[in-house]
Amino acid sequence: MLAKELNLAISTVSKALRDSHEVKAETKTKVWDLAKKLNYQPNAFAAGLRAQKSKTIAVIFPELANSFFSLAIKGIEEVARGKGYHVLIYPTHECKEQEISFAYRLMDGRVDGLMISLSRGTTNYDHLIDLNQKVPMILFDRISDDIDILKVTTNDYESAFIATQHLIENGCNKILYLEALKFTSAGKFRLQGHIDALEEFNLSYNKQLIIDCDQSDQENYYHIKHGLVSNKPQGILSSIEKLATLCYNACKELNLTIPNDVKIVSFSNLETAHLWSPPLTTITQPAFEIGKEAAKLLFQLLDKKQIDLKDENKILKSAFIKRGSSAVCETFT
Amino acid sequence: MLAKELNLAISTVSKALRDSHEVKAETKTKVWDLAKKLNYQPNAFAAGLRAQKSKTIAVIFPELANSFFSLAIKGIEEVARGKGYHVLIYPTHECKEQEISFAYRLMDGRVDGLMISLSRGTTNYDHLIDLNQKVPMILFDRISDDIDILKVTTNDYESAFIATQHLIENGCNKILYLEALKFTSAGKFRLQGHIDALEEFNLSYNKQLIIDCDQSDQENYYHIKHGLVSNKPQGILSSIEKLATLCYNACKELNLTIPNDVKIVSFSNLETAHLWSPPLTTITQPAFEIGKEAAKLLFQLLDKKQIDLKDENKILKSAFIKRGSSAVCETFT
DNA sequence: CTGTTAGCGCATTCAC
DNA sequence: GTGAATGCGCTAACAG
Repeated sequence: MLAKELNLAISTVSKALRDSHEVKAETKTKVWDLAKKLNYQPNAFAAGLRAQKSKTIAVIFPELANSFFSLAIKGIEEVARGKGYHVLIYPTHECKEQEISFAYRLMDGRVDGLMISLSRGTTNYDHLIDLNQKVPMILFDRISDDIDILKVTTNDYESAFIATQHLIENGCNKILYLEALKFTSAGKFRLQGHIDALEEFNLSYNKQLIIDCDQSDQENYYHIKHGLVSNKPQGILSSIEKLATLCYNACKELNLTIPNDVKIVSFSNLETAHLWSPPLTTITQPAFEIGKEAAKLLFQLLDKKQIDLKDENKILKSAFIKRGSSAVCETFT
Repeated sequence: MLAKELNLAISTVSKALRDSHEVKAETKTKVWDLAKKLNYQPNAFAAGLRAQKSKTIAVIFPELANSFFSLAIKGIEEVARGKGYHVLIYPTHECKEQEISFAYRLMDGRVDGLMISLSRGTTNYDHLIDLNQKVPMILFDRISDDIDILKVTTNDYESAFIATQHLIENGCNKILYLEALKFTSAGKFRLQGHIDALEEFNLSYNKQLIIDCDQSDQENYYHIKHGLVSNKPQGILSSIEKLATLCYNACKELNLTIPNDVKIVSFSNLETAHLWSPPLTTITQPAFEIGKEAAKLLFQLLDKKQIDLKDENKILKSAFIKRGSSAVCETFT
């Protein structure tokens, strides 16, 4: 408050700044003018301490240099900013210890709420349970069914199912599945959706057609090429875009034309799919929307303070499939 | 502090937690045990208010869903975390008003320092000058020479010069330049480096060979294709990776083989270049390193408090060129 | 070794 | 309308 001492009492200035009705208009303008001149902003820590709230949320997530999480955080930030909140970031780099460390650090009253996307190694959730007792939180994307906290995620199962169906209906009897992110909920759901779709349409499920691509680019490329040569699939379902790129190159090396010889469908976050020639058929994860929805849910929690929407919005799902820029089918909810 | 009242005085607990030498070991362990049991963390706002520091830095930058800034922020976060600092993010979406709004909001003592990458429209720097009087800051990547604040950026001029030289030395007498980010310092330096290299090697500078690609993908594609057809260049220098992708597709449509008919060199942040076939020759901007260096510089400022390294580290530059995964030439400083 | 006190800057309560 | 007093939770100076 300081420099205001030039004339008035501390409390009067405080009231003036908050446009209280019990301050003369003349006094107010005088205060406002000086405040503007000095670029005065009430100290956030003092105000926060007083009000017992930080106007800040945090996001704990696996990886910054990742288009999915970048977009999700973009969505989170937009919602938060709309509410006048600040956003702290805590990338774990898929490291469980880092995640735990962040969780305990965030019990210091620095944030009013937080959003978490689990790191790769996280199998024990004590830190989240502890944290959740002190600050409301939402899980997004990298979730676990073993923990009773509100969640927002994509409908990976249904998306993979529909994508597989799409390939089958376009004449693919043999489909190569490029598996990635085995350790995540999304990775598991995608594979399961694919497998169930195969069964639904009476196609034999063959383990050889599932290529494990959680290796280096070189190894993945080798395995994909091998899979193409030895199985001669008519269709390919890639669980992440990067593998589709590798597969695309492998097809070219093998002189397989797309989509005549082989059709490719891929999960995708990057918006480069339409740059391909021919364009890739994609299942776009609405990362931005997930961030937004998850953040909205968090603010519902913050507003209603513990009101039991525990049973309401448990899981919010979405995804859609498109080829280049024209939609093949949409399942956005 | 609260629950500790079960036995001791508030200040004794405070001292015990900070492992003060003037507290009995027995008392300490008693305090520590309870603290652990209750997952106690000293309130950050109270401590911050007391100490007059926030242990927090902020980053104001144009775009989150952008591989360059994602990587830069990753670098910033790593350095900050190493120092025990928290990181707030403020994406402006290239909106000048947003940038100004953030700047004034951050005068509330919430942060000890900050890093800024200018938004597209920013031409007036009053908000930064005002802000810089209250909190130390560093400019990175999207800088301006019109403001006297420490800066960290890439050596775009030299990189474009070397890339052009590289093409010329590989037999390209006619080079198409795909221009983007005209409104940024980087965009201007890249073009100038290219032009100066042409002159240095006595190649005629022809405006027709500079394609303005700050449009939509469709328009850019059209202009690039037109440029290829009408000029028949042997080399292409793309100022961003996305344009290189478009150009690549255009070449294929025109049945131009790479690199036989035409050689492509591109600035790049994405690590997808090596996925191409044939691999793209790239000038990789070390986004991660820029973030790290800029953050280190900020912490120097914070530590030394205003010590006049104003004249020291003014600009830190770096970049290197490689083809696929093998380096063509490195100029990392 | 432990406890008492004061003050960081703000917003609220109550007195003038 | 305005001002003085209080406390948010913490730490550091000082007293016991």
